[in-house]
This record gives sequence, structure tokens and C-alpha cells, in this order.
Amino acid sequence: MARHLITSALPYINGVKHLGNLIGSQLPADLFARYMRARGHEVLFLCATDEHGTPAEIAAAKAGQSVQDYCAEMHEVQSKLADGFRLSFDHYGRSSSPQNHKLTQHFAGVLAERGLITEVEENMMYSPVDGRYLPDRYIEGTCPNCGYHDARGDQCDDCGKLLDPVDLIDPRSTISGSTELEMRATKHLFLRQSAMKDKLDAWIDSKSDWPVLTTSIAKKWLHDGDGLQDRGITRDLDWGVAVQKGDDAWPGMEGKVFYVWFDAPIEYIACSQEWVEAGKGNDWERWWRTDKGADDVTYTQFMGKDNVPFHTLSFPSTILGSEEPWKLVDYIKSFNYLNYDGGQFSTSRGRGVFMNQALDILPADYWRWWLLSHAPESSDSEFTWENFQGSVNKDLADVLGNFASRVTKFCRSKFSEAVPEGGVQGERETQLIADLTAGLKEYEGHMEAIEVRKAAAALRALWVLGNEYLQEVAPWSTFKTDPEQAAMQIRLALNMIRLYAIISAPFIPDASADLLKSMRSEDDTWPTDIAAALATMPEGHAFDVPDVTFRKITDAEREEWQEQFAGQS
RNA sequence: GGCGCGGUAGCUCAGUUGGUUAGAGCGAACGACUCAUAAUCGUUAGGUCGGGAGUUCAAGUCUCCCCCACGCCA
Repeated sequence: MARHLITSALPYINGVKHLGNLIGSQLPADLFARYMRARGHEVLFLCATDEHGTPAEIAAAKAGQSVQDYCAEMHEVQSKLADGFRLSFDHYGRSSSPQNHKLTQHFAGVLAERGLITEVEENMMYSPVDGRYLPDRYIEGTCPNCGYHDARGDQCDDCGKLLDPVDLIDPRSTISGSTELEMRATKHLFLRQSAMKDKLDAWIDSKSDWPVLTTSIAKKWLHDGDGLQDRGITRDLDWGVAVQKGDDAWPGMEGKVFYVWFDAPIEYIACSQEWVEAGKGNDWERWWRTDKGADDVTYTQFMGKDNVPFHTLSFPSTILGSEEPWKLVDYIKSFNYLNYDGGQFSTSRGRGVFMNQALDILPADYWRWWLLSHAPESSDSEFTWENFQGSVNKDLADVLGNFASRVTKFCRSKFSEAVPEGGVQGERETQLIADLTAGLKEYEGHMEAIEVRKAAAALRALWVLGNEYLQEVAPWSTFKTDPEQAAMQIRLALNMIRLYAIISAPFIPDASADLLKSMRSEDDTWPTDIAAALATMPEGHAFDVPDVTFRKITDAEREEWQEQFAGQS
């Protein structure tokens, strides 16, 4: 038995996430966590909402709420949706937790002691009306280059020229619309990532088994141009972790907070403290401190490609730079983007399917199966309703669902609602067991390597073996001449339903649980000996004929949904 | 403009360190079967592996140039 620490990138707090966000980290992380648990390993699977920063403040203001109330409410919303998709986090934390505040301040203090933090004076645009400094993207004005009226502080959308907020003519705050803006000098802290460059470089180079997507992004940031740059880790905001050196004040940094990218990954650790605090566990250090038992932990992170630089460089800078015995990530699984029907998902235009909407129209398993079996691993991939309908109907309804249906209904009509007696296995059954054994081994190999699409394909191939077998031995024919032989065949097939329920659970947990319940089996032990697993339900064991496990998506529904989620252009 | 990931059968994708007739699933066609959610199983369908040049006894698989899509950055 091994110990696996698994984290998913933290979804940002402002609003419901879409299916692309879901398949980009949380869902594959859940697949891996469920598989590892099923194999008997000890797993700690953590995720949290990323709550600090300007976008949260603005979203709260728009909603007419305090940022604290807004975040608390949105955390509840996201947490319920996570439950809806059966994401099996051991704890779903919050980056705004007291634990994270304290730990973030701790790391900042230690990094400062190690000489890895510098203070830099900058000029920034201040808005007295808003009572705050404005980041570039919250300033608009007339482009000095082309005269475009709604140029942003960092770039003009019209002529494409890069701008500095000071250059804008008649700059205004996009928050209040105020034009009374002024430049003020303000001090900020920078993390000296450049000092960590060689260490990080060597570390990345040692990870030859990581996905190319992960290492190529990391190397690009390390070597491009002047190499890895220092990063500002503070902001002039109210909402966030107050800048302190551990428990002590940081002279000159009063009223400032740490920038989100600095505190968000630290929440991975703080989340485990929240997990203990919530009474779900009793020792977080044995997962995170290599001097306190975490040296035998395998730590795997899941994330979308946009998060790779933070996880390969920034967060490791914090960990390595502290020179404290924190557990460093062992494997980073990153994903490309999921597009929606020929374009991108768009929150502002209501384009694409969002997590809440998805659950409104179909159960979680339907989405889990499609998303995981089409995970954007090697390149961006695309959601289309035709493809979704095809996969659900064929894979889930026809291949797996119908298998359970045909076997149980045949048994009920020819024998009874109990595992029938008699008959002896022959060569064909030996072959089936050999095929299932080989197929299961392949499936397990892909799951352990986190090859999500390949694992899905291997699982589906296992389902097909059942249909193949039935078609070939044709118990409906055998029954006419040799009922005992037919009984043996059906007994095997009934046990296969149970087998499928167990091995499919990481992908489709609800349907798996339903099938297991129909088989009236409590034992969901992962099969290591197929022959033995297929004898688990003995002769005479009663079962129930399951309801339709997966229904089909009709053409009418597909067209309706296609229309409904197209968004405004 | 720079960089990154891609461009393989109608569709979605596999293709280890270069090596015999380039694979899978879906869709399509045909056949078998009739237990089942009009489900299943089998067979077939022949894509100059984006284009060009090169290295090699041998390239989808390495090098160079170009084209296309997407993304990131400046």
C-alpha cells in the first residue's frame, strides 16, 4: 500500500465553472484519486476555492455584497456542484482560511530571511474615488496611438499597441468610471525567482517522465529571453493575506496584501490543516513534512496548461527557497483546453455548458464519461453535441447498460431473479477469463500512468468482451437444449456485471453503485484474480433487474441543447 | 513578430528509442443473431500520415524551409 497526495488546481471563486475547467483538473484528479483508493492505497485528495484578488472584490461589489459574504456564498455553490459531479475531495477548502493566512505569512517570512525577497518602489495609478490602486486591466482611456476610446491600460484592442496606463488620454477607472486618477509611488515585494533558476532548472530536468506539455512550458519560462524573472508578490488591496513576516509586522508594507498566485498554491498545504480542523483527519504533517513521515508520499498535481508556470516554477520557488522540509510535487499532469462547438467557452456570452447547467439536464456520470474519455491530453479537444450524444448512447447505453439489461432480464425470464445453478465452464470461459485478465491489466497500466483517454478506451474494451462472449455462446439457444450450460453462462455474465461495476467506478461512480446494488453485492474489492472475482456471487444469490442504467439522448434533445447553449454572438 | 502544442481514414484520436502490407472507436455498407435500452456480434470499407527538400539501407517517427489551426507572450 502506498500513500498518494493528490491536488487539483484551485478554481477561482467568481462564478460557476464550465466543463472545460472541470476536465482541466478537478475531474481527472478525481478519477485518479478514486482509482488509487479502489486499489487500496491511502489517499489524501484536496482542492479549494481560490478567493483572493481584484476580480473577487469586483464580482462582490457587482453582487452588492461584502467580499467575505460573496466568497462564502460562492464557495458553497462550487462545493455543491463538486458534490454533484461526485468529486471525492477529502476536503474542499478555501484559500481565505485562517490557516492559509498564517502559512502564507510564514513562507514570506522565511523567504525574506533567506534573502529571496526584495522591496521595489513602483509608480501605480491610484483612484481616490474607488479608494484603491488600479491594476492595468481596470483602467481604460483613449489610445494615444490610434485614438480608440476604449483602450485598456495594458493594450489597445483596436490597434494592438502595448500601452502603459500613464500614456492613456483621459484615463478612467472601469470600476467607478472616475477620471480623477493620479500616479502614486508604492512599495512592493518581489520574489527572487531568478536566484532559484538553476535549482529549478535541474529539478525540471530530472523529471523526464513528465508530460511534454508540462516540461515544455516550464523550460520556456526558464530560458526565454533573460530567463526566469522575479515576480511581484504583493498588491495594494484590502482583500487578501496581510503582508507580514511570519507573525511580525512588515515595516513599510502596511495595508498591503500578498498577490493571489503567491498564497493560492500554499492553500494546498493549508487545506490539509483545514481538513484536520474539520475533524476529517488527524495528522496533516505526515502528508507534507518530509521530516514527519511524508517522505514516502507520492504527490501528484492536476491542472490546466495555464497553471503550469505557477506549479513548476513559482510554487517550487517558495518550497525550495524556504529550505524547510516540505513535500515537493512528484508528478504534474497538465491538460490542454476543451473548446465548445468550434470556439471557446465564454462566460460573458453564455456560450457552452456550465457545471450547474450540465447537471440540470443529465446525471453526472454521462458528463464524466464523455469528458474523461475525450480529455484534452495531447492537444486542445472539442465538445460537440453530436459527439457527446454518440458516445453516451453507444458506450454507456448500448455497450454497458444494455449488457446489464440483457443478462438480468434473460435470467429472470428463463430462470429466476437469482444466480442460476448447474453447468461446467469450458474452454470458451477460460479464454474469456484470460481476455478479461489481460484487458484489466492494460486498464490498470493506463490508470497508473494517468493516461486518461487510453484508460477509458481500455475500460470500454472490457465491456465489449462481455457482449462478445454472450453473442458467441448464445445462452438463449443453449437454453433450449442444455439449460444447465445456459445457467453457467448466465452465472458468469451476472458476475461480470458486478465486475464491471467495480472497475468502472472511478469513471462512473453512481451507475457503478447502482449496478452493484442491483447485484445485491456489498463487496467492491478490486479484482486481482478474475476467475475468483467471477465466482463471487454464488449459485442462488438473489439480484434485482436494474432500471435503465443509462438512457439515450434523443436527436430532439441534442438539437434543443445545441440551441440553448449556443450563447449570444 | 517570438515561442509553444498540434495538423494521420468522413468524425474523434493511437502510433515506443526511425524498420516488414500505417492502427482503434464512432459513422457507413453488408451479413449473423433475436436474450436485451430497434440493443449485440462479425466482415468490409483502402488515408501518397499538411506541403516541399534533405539525412539514411530504411521516416508518419530525425534535420531544414513553407502553409494552416489553436494558444501564450512581447
